[in-house]
Amino acid sequence: MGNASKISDSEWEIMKIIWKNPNCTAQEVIEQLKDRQKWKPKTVKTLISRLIDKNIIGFEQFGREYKYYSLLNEEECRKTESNSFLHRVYNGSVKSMFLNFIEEENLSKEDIEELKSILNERKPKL
Amino acid sequence: MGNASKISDSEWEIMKIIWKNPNCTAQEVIEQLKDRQKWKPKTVKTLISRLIDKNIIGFEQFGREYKYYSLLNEEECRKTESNSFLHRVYNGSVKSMFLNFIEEENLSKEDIEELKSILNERKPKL
DNA sequence: TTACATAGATTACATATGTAATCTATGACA
DNA sequence: TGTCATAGATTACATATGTAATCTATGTAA
Repeated sequence: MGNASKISDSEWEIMKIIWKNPNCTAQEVIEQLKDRQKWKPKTVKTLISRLIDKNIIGFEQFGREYKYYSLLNEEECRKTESNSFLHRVYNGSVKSMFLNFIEEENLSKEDIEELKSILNERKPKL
Repeated sequence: MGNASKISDSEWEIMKIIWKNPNCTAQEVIEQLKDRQKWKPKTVKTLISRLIDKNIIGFEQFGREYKYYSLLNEEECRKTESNSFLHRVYNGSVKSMFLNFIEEENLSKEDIEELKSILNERKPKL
């Protein structure tokens, strides 16, 4: 914690697998990624190594394999990344960012209703 | 157009100035950034050069100064960046991304009302 | 027991990015 | 008209990132 290493685009792909499958092996990560990415197994291993160097994941050894787990909470990483994005692209204006997404993205009728109800329950910060 | 060069974090800072002040000089960019960034003037010039190399901005010469203007629409760049972010961090789920922001960010009562009315007018894609 | 497949460690290498400094030409001032 | 400040061009250099291949040790199958 307190460690502010940046997670790169490729590393995010790895992290999503590890968050979803805590204590998975490199093989499992490679397997999970097979359909989403064109990476060679060696590439995945490199990315895993870098995440270890950055203290973003840790591992426990079983025989000659490692089982990897995240040292950082997924929600926290999302928040950090979201804030960075918000300020970089929208100067920190959640409203204009939302506007953009609401206009552009595919939202089902149900999604829209749900978002409205979330907004209804949301207490404004004073 | 069609050019998919990535705009880096630092370059975004420059672009925001140029979008807001079309046909500005390097000096003006430097001036505008003075309070937001600790960059030396030379650094700003380097970033401007890179944006030219990437075909993201163009310029017209006046005497021995250039006046810079964006070749890409701000909205388009925001959309591109937003989509990349959305998929990288939220697996493409606008809803869960919104949830995160609604819970975390400072939204005034007025902001919330406005967002609700935007959602009300938004027609769902079928 | 020995060879081999495989795990992780180390090395590789090009491009991107952050952050400037130096070089070169020229418009403006003395 | 010569000098100099300054504009953009070029060069610099460390770290990050994408994308792997090679090295080294070892569990397992024959």
